Amino acid sequence: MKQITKHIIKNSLKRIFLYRACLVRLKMMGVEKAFSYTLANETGVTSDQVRKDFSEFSIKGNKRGGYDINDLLEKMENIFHRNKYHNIVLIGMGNMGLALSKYSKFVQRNMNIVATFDIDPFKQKLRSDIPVYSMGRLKEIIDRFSVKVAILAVPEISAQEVADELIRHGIKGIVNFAPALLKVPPDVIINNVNLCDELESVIYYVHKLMKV
Amino acid sequence: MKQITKHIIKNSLKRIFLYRACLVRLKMMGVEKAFSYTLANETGVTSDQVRKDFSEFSIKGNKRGGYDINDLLEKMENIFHRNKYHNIVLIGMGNMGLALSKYSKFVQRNMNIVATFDIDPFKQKLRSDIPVYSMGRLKEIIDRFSVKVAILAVPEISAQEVADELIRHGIKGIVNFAPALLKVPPDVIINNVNLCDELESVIYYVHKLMKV
DNA sequence: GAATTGATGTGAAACAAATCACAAAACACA
DNA sequence: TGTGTTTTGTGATTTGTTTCACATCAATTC
Ligand SMILES: NC(=O)c1ccc[n+]([C@@H]2O[C@H](COP(=O)([O-])OP(=O)(O)OC[C@H]3O[C@@H](n4cnc5c(N)ncnc54)[C@H](O)[C@@H]3O)[C@@H](O)[C@H]2O)c1
Ligand SMILES: NC(=O)c1ccc[n+]([C@@H]2O[C@H](COP(=O)([O-])OP(=O)(O)OC[C@H]3O[C@@H](n4cnc5c(N)ncnc54)[C@H](O)[C@@H]3O)[C@@H](O)[C@H]2O)c1
Repeated sequence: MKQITKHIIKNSLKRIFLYRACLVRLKMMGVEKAFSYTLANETGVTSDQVRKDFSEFSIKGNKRGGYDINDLLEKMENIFHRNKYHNIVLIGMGNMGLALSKYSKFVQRNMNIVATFDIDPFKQKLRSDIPVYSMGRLKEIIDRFSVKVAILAVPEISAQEVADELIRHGIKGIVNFAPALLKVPPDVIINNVNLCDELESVIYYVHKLMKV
Repeated sequence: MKQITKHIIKNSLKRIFLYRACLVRLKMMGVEKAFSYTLANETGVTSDQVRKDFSEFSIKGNKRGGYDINDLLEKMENIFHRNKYHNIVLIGMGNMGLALSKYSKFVQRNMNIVATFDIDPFKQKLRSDIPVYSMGRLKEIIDRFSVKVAILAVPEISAQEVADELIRHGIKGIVNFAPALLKVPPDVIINNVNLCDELESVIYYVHKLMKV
């Protein structure tokens, strides 16, 4: 009863994130109002697209007056549940896990890595600011902090097995760094981040462009 | 004369990477032939989609006989220029840069990080297996190794400035980890990897799914 | 306060991607 | 050699996304 994970993140959602980053920047610069074409210019899409995207998420502005930046950001925060804290666990404190555990932007955006786990918890304990637990304490921590989302940074070979365990303990969303296609039940969201593929596609397009 | 970077990586290309990963696995297991529906089952797409994707990249199989895995992989390697080595530079040896510099899969796929650069090259020199240079030597190395693609892992604030420098020295493709929208000429490929957005979209979909 | 201007919001149109349907090829076997 | 079966490859169709076009509203001007 397991389905294969695909890339499910919609382009319109990605663009909404772009708009938001842009709005945050404008706000810091003291700007208070934005028009669809302001965002369009800053993000490289068309103003129609901006308005259509807002329409999809039922975001409304003021006819003629454009969008009030504070208002818009607040609406987005509600849509993305950013008004609450989100507790995350990170599994696999190798090179990638360590880097992610130190990334300050997650906290700035209300996403808290409450604990990290490794089959060998002693390896990174000294270098990390976040507690590193053995896998045995996974359930306890997930329950205590009501964790629903996990970052998976274990070797490819262990990825499926660890994902199964996470899901058994109630995890509903996984950002997976292992180049493995996880099989998961349909009510679990997987977002695969495959950095080799990202690099390769750039190489592919660079070659294509240079030939033409 | 600068355009904003968008996400340009096509879905069909992403799927091709999926198929390839799958073929590599099958090959390791000793399988020699694959059918469109084999790949479909393994990757969670339809067999029509597989054949359509192959058609887009002019990959042909054998009527009734399916695809010879070795043959298919060789064709893909040609399409993605994987028969040659690709020299890469990595800029910014902080937490993320260090993790990436140690990632063995890049080398396995013929993508070689020939050198890394940092404004403060002494910081990581001891921990890294790859030489860490100061930014002053960027041009020299790019020229010597004919580097066309770079990984950018510097702070958001420096990302545009460093990208400009890279492009000035002949870089044509960048995988950008900074949450910054780079403005680059139209003949430069940018692939933005924004891990905050990846996490947030999972959180978004998890909430959506739990409410329904 | 009517006319004008400038922006939003959204159906309709154009375009792109995925699915369907089936002809064509390859093989098996009588 | 001929008939049946299997799987590819690709036009035709459907579905999804982006762009267009304009009615709508709010502010400004005369
Ligand atoms: N390092 C990178 O830059 C990078 C880039 C892209 C993808 N990745 C992927 O991310 C994953 C981790 O990469 P890495 O470089 O950090 O590898 P790593 O070997 O440095 O770290 C893996 C960690 O996972 C732990 N681990 C192994 N099996 C486990 C299990 N069953 N349960 C819990 N923990 C377990 C190990 O003890 C180790 O600390 C890999 O799948 C890799 O392909 C890494
Ligand atoms: N750490 C993560 O897990 C993570 C995750 C996602 C995105 N990122 C992004 O990747 C980038 C790097 O993150 P990090 O955590 O490694 O940061 P970091 O501060 O650890 O490392 C940044 C490195 O860049 C170097 N640097 C600064 N300015 C430079 C310049 N002008 N030229 C060359 N080098 C310069 C610094 O000396 C430092 O070594 C950031 O943009 C960050 O937002 C990091």
